[in-house]
Amino acid sequence: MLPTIVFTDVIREWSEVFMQRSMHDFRKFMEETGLSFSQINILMRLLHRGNTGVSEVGSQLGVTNAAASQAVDRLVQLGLIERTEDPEDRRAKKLALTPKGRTLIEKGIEVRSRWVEGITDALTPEQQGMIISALTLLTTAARATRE
Amino acid sequence: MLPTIVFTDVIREWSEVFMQRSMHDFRKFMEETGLSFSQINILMRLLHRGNTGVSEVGSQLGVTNAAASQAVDRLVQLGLIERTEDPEDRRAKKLALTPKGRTLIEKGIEVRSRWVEGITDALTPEQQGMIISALTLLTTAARATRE
DNA sequence: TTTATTAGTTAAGCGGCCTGAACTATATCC
DNA sequence: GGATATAGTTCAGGCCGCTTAACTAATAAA
Repeated sequence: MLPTIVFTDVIREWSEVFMQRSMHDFRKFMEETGLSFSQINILMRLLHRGNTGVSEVGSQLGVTNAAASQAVDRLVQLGLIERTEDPEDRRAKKLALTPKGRTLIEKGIEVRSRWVEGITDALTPEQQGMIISALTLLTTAARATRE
Repeated sequence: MLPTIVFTDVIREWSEVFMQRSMHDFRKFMEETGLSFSQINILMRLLHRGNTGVSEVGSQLGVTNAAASQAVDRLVQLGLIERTEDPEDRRAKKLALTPKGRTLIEKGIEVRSRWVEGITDALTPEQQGMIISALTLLTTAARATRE
């Protein structure tokens, strides 16, 4: 049994460092792309799961349908997402990333990735291997719990 | 030598999952606290390093001094940060978290921490130990590169 | 088939955050 | 000591994203 105190502390320290960096990078990404928090949120959401509707996006973001519709519309006009009629329910729309949108949001993720790669550069192969194993575990476990 | 492809892939997958979660939690935190992106940014910054000035905060956020001053003022009025005159340069102000502010931002970090703890619950002690070692390495390495 | 519900859009208005400019006060340089 | 620079504040104005409300169109229910 691991000492719970240490476990919690390590995770908290790591969260702090990671969150600080995340916010900094996120702001930079917003500046570079000219996109709002919500717009980036929508792109991330669609990267994970496409073919969602406008209302679904809205509730995901915690805003009204109207706001979601407007945000979506802006992204469509920018050519970042595609909005097509759902053939099975012609009231509904299916949203999906365009190649351009996918490239953009993946570039944002890559900034984060390269940061991690950068800070692991100086480590030994054994340490790097351990980090890979740990991150793989975490990713798998996270995927299992998120729905 | 590790296969670079795998290394990059693992980190990218992990980044994607965690960024998605981060954004979701962040939005919730904004709603709950009623604070803006910039305001939370300032609190995080002050958690990491107190006694910074208003301009420093502004450049950290990529906004003008005027905007930084306004954001700081709101946080002061909310009782989340403290703004005192720098005795060595009476033009400057020293900013620091109040206990209330510290508690608030630490609660935000704790959400992230508990999430990680939650997803590692089902793992074996060996796996948990490996994750702890890996996160410790990452935290240390990250601290070494940021200044 | 008439009624009610659901998905999405549009328009008007509001509030928040940001900027530029003008200002105060302190510090530094010659 | 006088000119210049620096730290911060205040104000007016603009932009952007959100909300409410009214609307269209399509589906489900009666």
